[in-house]
Amino acid sequence: MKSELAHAELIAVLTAVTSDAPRVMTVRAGEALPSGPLEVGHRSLQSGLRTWVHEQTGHPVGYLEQLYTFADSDRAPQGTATRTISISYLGLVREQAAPGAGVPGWHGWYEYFPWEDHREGRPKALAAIEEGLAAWAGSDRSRSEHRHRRIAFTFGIDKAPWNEDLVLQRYELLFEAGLVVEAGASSAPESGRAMFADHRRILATAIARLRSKIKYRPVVFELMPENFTLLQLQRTVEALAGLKLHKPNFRRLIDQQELIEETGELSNEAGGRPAKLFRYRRAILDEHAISSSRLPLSRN
Amino acid sequence: MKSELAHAELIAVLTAVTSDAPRVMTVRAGEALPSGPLEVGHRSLQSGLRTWVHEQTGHPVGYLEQLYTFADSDRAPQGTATRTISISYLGLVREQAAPGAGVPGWHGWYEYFPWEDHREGRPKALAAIEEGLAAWAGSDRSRSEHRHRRIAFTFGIDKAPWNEDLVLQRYELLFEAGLVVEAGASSAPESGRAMFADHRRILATAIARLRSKIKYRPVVFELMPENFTLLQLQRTVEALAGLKLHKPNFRRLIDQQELIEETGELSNEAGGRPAKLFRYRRAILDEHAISSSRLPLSRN
DNA sequence: CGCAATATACTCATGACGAGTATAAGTTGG
DNA sequence: CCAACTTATACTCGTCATGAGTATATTGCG
Repeated sequence: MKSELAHAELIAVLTAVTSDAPRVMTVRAGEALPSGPLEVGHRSLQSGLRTWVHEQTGHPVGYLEQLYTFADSDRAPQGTATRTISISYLGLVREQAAPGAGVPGWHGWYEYFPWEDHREGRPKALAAIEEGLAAWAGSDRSRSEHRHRRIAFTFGIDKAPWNEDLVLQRYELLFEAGLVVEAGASSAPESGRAMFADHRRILATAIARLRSKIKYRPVVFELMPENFTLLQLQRTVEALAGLKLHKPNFRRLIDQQELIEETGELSNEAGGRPAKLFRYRRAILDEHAISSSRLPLSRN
Repeated sequence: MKSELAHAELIAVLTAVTSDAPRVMTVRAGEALPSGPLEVGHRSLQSGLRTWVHEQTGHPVGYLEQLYTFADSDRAPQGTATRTISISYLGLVREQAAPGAGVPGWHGWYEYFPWEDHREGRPKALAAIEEGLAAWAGSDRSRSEHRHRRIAFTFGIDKAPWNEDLVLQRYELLFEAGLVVEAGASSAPESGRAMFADHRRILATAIARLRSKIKYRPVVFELMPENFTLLQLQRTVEALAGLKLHKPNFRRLIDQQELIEETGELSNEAGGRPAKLFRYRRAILDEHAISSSRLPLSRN
């Protein structure tokens, strides 16, 4: 088994939610995701990354999941013949790091993806984006129709609904159309903040994964404080999904799952009727997934 | 950015379905998954793997998806200090390779996981397995209760329903309990065929991923011939899921999706009323996913 | 006191899904 | 050539999850 030798590095997308804004940990003044070499000492990738993050941020990682491994040869550093393999991870942390020596910084997701936040309705950035996409679709007559349909589906235009999960598809479409700085576009407010190399693409992967995951696994609680109100929980989910939710139905859903329990205490941080405080029932099996079958089973 | 140098290899889980049996491509007489070093020439991992598989099997890969990257230091080959990074992929091919020089062989999934096929009811292998698991759970008094609940949930015992997606969790539980050969158990018919290193674990990951994927993405069609009947399609899905489906409801589901169209021809391979032949509508966007929201949206 | 703000508890309609039944159109064997 | 069997196809029905809307508690504050 003679295989090529390659550099191996880990890239982490660490996310926290503070005051209803989802944030990601960055370095280089928000230009890059934190990354580091794969070190010899660590038994597994997971455990290595865990200790590393804990050292860097001062906070433990509640949930850690592998995202994707990139090894395209054009990702090799300039001048090197050796290939670089980048293994990216998604991690959820409960709080932001105290703004220490200024090394790591936290930035809001939607600085990088202004078109992804639909909590206050369809973002204005989308008007300019749709224009740019339409121009791109029209520029190639033979593929024009297919492109238009793809755009409509991906961005929820015409009768297509907005699908919050398609974060990566949207970014890749914008990339293909040359509408983001990483693909050669000149900087524009609606195209969001650019990042080093393909880091913004990795961030898009992470957001997509998380948005889809919160629907069938109770990972949100890794972002919540010990005790929280139902509205706080809802606001956190809304921040991640970039959507407003229906309050009564959200409560009903949470009820049914039986994932949380009352602490007995009340919170009156917000100036209204005090809300009951809840806590996550850690006793619940983490496997607790509502396997929404989607297959027409027959029970024998 | 000085990172450790590592060996990089690709491991492929190639799956085809022939005569209602899902199979995986193997080497070494069914003992290992095909793998190879990451080569310099290839631009990306995907494209490299695609050409490699095409050369090896004579069939193009219809669908290719990255599974997981392992880099645990105990995976390094004996005597080497260098770490090995294994990147595993799931690939779907339409037909089996012609049994050529005998190099690659195809083996049924359920040789390796006899407890996963529930098409003919609960497999008998599960009786012995449940016994073994119960003994393991009882052997540690302090964790006994938690283990019992985990076993019941994972294997669908007591009131818990069988969840076909938990393939990996089941294998890992059996591994933890020391009930598979890879974990030191002596060979037993109910524990399935063992594989080299952690290849059976990778296969479990692949099966789990595919079982979950067929529910929300039209990947089954990558395994079907050009034209097929609805029953053939159903049998293929059943083979993958390891479950029997309800025929009328299956047809209704397929109808609604509008993923296929009639060819106009009929098939009378089976000795009954001839069935209409269908084909997959490739025109349909691959993104065509029924985003089953699971979040209590509010439409503004 | 009355109003604003938040929390909490309902009701209602629709539609997806599990389950079962009925009818059509061929093949096979006495 | 008819009867039995096999497979295909078309319905119906009840239940429950989900989207949507409305009504009723509790608090703080001017």
